Amino acid sequence: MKQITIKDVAEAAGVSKATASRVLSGHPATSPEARKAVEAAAGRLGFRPNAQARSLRNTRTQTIGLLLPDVRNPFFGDLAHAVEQRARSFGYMTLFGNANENVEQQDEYIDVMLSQRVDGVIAAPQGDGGNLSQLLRSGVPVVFVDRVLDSIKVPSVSPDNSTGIHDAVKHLTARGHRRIGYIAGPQSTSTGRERLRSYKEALAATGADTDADLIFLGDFQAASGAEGARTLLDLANPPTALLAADSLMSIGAVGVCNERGIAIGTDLAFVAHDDIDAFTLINPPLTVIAHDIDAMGRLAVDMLMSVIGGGSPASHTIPGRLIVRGSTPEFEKERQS
Amino acid sequence: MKQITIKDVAEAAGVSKATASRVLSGHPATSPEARKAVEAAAGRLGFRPNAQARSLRNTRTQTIGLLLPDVRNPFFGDLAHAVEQRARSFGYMTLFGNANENVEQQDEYIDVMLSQRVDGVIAAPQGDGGNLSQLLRSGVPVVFVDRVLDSIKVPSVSPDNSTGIHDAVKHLTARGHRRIGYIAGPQSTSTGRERLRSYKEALAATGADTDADLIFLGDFQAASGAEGARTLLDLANPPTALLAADSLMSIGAVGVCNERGIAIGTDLAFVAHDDIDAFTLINPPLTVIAHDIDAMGRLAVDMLMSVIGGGSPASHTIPGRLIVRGSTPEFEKERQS
DNA sequence: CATACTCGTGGAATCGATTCCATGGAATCG
DNA sequence: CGATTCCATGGAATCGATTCCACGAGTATG
Repeated sequence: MKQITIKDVAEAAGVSKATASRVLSGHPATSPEARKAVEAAAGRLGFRPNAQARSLRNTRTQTIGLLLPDVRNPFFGDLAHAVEQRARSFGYMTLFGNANENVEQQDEYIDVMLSQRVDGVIAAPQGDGGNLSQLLRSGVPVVFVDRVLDSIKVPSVSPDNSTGIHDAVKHLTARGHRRIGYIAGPQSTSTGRERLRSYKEALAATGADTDADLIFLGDFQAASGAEGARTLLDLANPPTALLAADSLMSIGAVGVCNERGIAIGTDLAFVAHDDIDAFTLINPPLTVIAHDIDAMGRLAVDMLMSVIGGGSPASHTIPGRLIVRGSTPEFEKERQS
Repeated sequence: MKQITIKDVAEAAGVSKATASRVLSGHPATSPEARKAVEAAAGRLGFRPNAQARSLRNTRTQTIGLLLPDVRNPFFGDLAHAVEQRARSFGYMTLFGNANENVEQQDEYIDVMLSQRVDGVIAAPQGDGGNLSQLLRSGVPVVFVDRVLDSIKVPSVSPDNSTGIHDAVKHLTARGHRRIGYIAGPQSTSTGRERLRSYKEALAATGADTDADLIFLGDFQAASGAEGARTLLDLANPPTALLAADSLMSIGAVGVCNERGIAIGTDLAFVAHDDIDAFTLINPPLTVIAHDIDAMGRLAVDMLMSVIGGGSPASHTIPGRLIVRGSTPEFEKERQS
């Protein structure tokens, strides 16, 4: 099937390509008659401008790239939705790249995005080598979201990884817990590092137990959350409370508790990360450390638009908030029962 | 920052644009020296071919469009992931469009995808008017997934909406339930219609109660699942079992049960749709009607590739399977307790 | 009435990569 | 050794939309 080009429209309207183009792109120097004829012809023929040809001439593609570790992670799913909707409101399409927590796939997608000449990239970066450095050197506007690379100065939107965890530990110690197990994220990510640091600081501040045994290093995937829960619950002197550094690991850990018949909220206190729908369905619903994902996505897009416009916006932090629900009971109560 | 073009590479390598292009696209008629020089120059300069220019000349863009109702729905999130990974294995990028269960946004995305000259589209369609008909008339290869439009003959991958529901109803009646409430999907979608029909057939076949009251018409969103649960549980003669037609409505309904202190698996039997991680975390885990989402995504891509290659693959149905878990107890047991 | 201006318009150049076609040198054949 | 084939190569055309430039018609100003 032959595609309709602007030349076809011009001929049908009895004008030149130049005039047709001017009418269709809203250039002011056009006569009412020409405008009418061209618009009629374009509508009748069902003309759709070829975006390739257009963005070859202009340098703009009206497309941004979004590079995420995994869309199936509810956190990134929500983030993707927020970014996409916001970008749309600016007239930009979003090209998703799913790195699958895998540096090679990330490299591939960076490659494609650069080839597609996206106008900007929003990324939750993994590692700091490979094509990532090429992306940064290429001059394409970049904003980091969720994660940051210390070595690289790029505007970013990141969660506050301190307040929520401090509040959670304070909350747990206030309820009598002294042995708080922590399922940490990978130390190769800023989020993983900062959250672990905050956990350690909070333990020190509250005087809770600081055994190295209470820390399990996971990788932000469900399976490692499960492994972490098993390891920590199998300790000779197991924790009475668990804290997990992201939603997927929380899911894995909760699964293990169910498997073993450990009643969360009765036998064990549990604090998860991210305010995911599913966590409110669990009985009792989980106490979580939440961040406003929608705001993160919107802000990331706004900042990217600013960078594209030549600005250099300051980095932002999205506050973390502890939402107390039924999964974090008093420790005393447990003993008495 | 100036972009590197093939002309720069050619000059650096001391050959013409034509030769440089031949080397880079693997054309056989190139000398070893030219190949070496061009590859070295391209690597040194960090050359990335401009995809716009390339696909302006060829007609191929190596991009497919994926049009979904909502990425935040875990079902479509998983489907998006499956499609994207499979497309990647064929060397295609995936351009996501999130219609937000909204015909206007769908129209907008169809517009953009046609402008971007995607090589094909995989869609879970809404309505049958607007740009959807233009998309079909445009000659761009299209495959439908999850939903089908009766009026339009397009290869499709759809879930088997019969077996799972029949099995579920049989399972529930075998366990003594006679009043089975159904939270239906929108009747504007094939999936919604077929599942409701199967439910009715299954009731008739098993001799369970067929009050019209037992059916609530929802819209596949969480809020309507909640409303459905409230409506059905408030009946003078409420159902002892609930069946919901998709995962989001299931989430809404489970939320209402928790709110009201109705213990699923004890006070009420519940069957959800889709085998979502979160459903296994609920205590007891939910009995579900599951489809192999990964297979659906893969098959949709394979079929699209076939259509792009000039074939006309037959439509496929992905079997539905009842997975019995703790949420569907014996009715007798309930009474006795 | 002549000059200066505005305004709509069409022709032609442009963006970057690919590819057809012509060319010249090397290799192969009779 | 001359003729033919083969092959690497460069020049030029091409894809479709935009935009610079020049032109002619119409209007305003001195």
